[in-house]
Amino acid sequence: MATKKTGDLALVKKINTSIVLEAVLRHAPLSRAQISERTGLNKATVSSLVQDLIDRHLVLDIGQGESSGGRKPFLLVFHARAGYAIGIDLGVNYIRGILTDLEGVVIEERERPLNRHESDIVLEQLTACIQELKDAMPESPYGLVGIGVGVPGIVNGEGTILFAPNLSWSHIPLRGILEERFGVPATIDNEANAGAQGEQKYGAGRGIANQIYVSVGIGIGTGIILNKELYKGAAGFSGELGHLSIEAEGRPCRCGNFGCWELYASENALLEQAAQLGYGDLDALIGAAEQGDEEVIALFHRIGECLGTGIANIVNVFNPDVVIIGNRMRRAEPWIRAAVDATVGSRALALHRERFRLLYAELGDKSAVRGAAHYAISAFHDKMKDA
Amino acid sequence: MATKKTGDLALVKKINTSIVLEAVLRHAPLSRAQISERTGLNKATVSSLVQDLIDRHLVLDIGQGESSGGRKPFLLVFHARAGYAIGIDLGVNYIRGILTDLEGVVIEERERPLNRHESDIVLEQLTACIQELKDAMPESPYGLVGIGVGVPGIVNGEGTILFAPNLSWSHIPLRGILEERFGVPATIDNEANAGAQGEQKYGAGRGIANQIYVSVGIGIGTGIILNKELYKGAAGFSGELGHLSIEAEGRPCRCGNFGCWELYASENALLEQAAQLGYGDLDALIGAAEQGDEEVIALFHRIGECLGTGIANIVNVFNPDVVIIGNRMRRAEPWIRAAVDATVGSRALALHRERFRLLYAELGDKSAVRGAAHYAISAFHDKMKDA
DNA sequence: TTACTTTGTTTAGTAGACAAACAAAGTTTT
DNA sequence: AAAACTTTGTTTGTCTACTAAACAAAGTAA
Repeated sequence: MATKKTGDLALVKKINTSIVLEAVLRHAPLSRAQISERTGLNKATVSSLVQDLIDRHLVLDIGQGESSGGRKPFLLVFHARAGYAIGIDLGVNYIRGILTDLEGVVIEERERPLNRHESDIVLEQLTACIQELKDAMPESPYGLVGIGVGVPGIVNGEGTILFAPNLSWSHIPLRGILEERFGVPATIDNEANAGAQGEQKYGAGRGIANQIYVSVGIGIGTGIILNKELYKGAAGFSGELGHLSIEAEGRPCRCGNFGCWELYASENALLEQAAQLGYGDLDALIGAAEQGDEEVIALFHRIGECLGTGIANIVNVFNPDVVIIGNRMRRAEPWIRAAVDATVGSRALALHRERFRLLYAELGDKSAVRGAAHYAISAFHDKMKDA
Repeated sequence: MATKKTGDLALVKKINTSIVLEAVLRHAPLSRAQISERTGLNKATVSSLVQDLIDRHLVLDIGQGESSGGRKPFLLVFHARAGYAIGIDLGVNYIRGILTDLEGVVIEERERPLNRHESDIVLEQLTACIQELKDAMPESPYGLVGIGVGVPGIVNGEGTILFAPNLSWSHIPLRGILEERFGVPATIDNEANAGAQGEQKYGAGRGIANQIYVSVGIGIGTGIILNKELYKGAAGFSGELGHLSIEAEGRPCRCGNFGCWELYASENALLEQAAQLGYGDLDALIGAAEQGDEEVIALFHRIGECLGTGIANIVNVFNPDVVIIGNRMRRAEPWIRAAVDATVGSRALALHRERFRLLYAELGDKSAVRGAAHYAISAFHDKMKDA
């Protein structure tokens, strides 16, 4: 049976503790008096809850601030260094890892190339990377609080990678492996969902309720954030907007459908067409565009139109506040922007366009890895709320 | 500033009162002891809360039940007749209205044709219909608790109809008009959203978390229910899946885009093609199909394929538990079902298809009107929670 | 020096949930 | 029919977290 949570005094305390911690997280540094005023909680209540939080190392008294005509306040901040999180972006040809504090600030960073895809070899590299970051971690009350991993594939609710076509993996229970190896909670999710989280918390989507992150790389993946929360469908994996068909009678896709968006607007689609012009990778194409190569510029324009066609569909379906273009294709922003904007402008419903903005990932190639770290931080916060 | 709700004892009482009421609503008739066991709340707590609910006429003691070896229990039920709600389905050529009790059970029903679309004439008909239903209402402690209306157009958060193309209306502040006229809260929403609510609460979608209702009539409207709640986008109006493009280079749509789904799969699309066969309305087509007219059967098949193409996109985007086909096209179920199923089966991602089911509206032509009534009931419950 | 401010703690009171005891009203056993 | 047991729902006393108000501490302003 689902946990029937009945209301009692413990619940009240949890709620109010959360409110206090939230206030400190958002508006630090704050005095107890300011927290009381801001939250509406009584000063006595705030004092008591703050003491608990200090005892739990979640809040830090950083000493007295300036007086404004009376007793000096004791300033409180969130104790970001009470513990550390590790975030991993497992790419098709690289592993990127970061160590962050509990506010998501990057403390250490590692990156290593990935040449082979055998799962045991990759897992060895992965654990080595995590171990390195863990070894670099300073002393702290909570130590390592968790690990988050973004992977190029479909993950189920148990943290098992069901299918990762570009690694030729299927059914790898990564969460269990990492939790056993490191003894801390691990969260595994798709790279696009991780990127969406990263941009939502630390990047272009901060404070925005409805955000769709479009990860344009080899294929197209998407992370859907509605009402500030990641949306996952009935079975736990949604966000396959790359396989939204934009051409019912179009090219057949390996997924079984026809005319899937990613066949027209991904980096792969770009490179297929670029091959005919003699270019082999995105960097070369961007270089050529910068040199004024008209054919390449026209190619970017066409890809931009296809991207825009799919984004217009997204806008009509979700009526989001923003769509954020991330992953490798984000680097082509100067060469696709105009075409994308024009296509969205002409194809999306006028009523939906009013508030809508199209953004490009602010965290560059770190959207996913920072989002991955955030999973661990978020899980830690959830755990703290229940204890 | 947003209402900072801090936790205190009043909040605890509200939460527990809700839990008790919810238990009664879902599993009536129940004794106090059963409620205590089921919710985990103490027997004393339940007794006290139940007494409050009885005093507020929300729960009714229907006398003693059978003993199972001890004192006879007093059975409690939700007092469905403590008040009444009115639901209205404002169609393009009809007005349908129902009076329901607080469980949504239909008590009275009215329907009248609508021949003219001038807003003042329609409003007169509308208020007359409501007044008639109100006059038919029995005595009760709360009387009329609210009015819900489903309309064929786009509605903003203030209950103003921004645009109703098939009525040639724009900017009609219907909520204000009805609230002033009848002195009770009114809720106005799009017909597809109302239909989605109706099927979710009383029809094919009961108990299902992620449900997309596709209203196939003159155009295609959609109501999106995610995690049991109606999803509305950033600006408050999403669900324009009728304008999801399934053919990027397809026919131009009045919305500005090309190849919109509703151009291929709506009743209008069907009738356009049926005109060439000499049929003028859906009933005639269904009749012909029943007589075995091969051309008509083939036409239904083609429309079914187009419906399926769009539904496959919906499945790939939202990974819902169910899609429910409603409104007039539902009546063609026997003639389109096979084609829709086959198309969805071949075009939707295998992983998403596993749990997915395609259903047809269980409430027939009353999905929207019953959903509309539910808006009023739901608003009443929300109000009761805060008092 | 005096008056005023601001911060944060202490004190006393309140409300709601809970466990345990109990009363009421049954059924089952002997 | 009496005794024993069961089940329901209320009463009683305890506990905890919040609140208001008083207060102590530590500052500024005049």
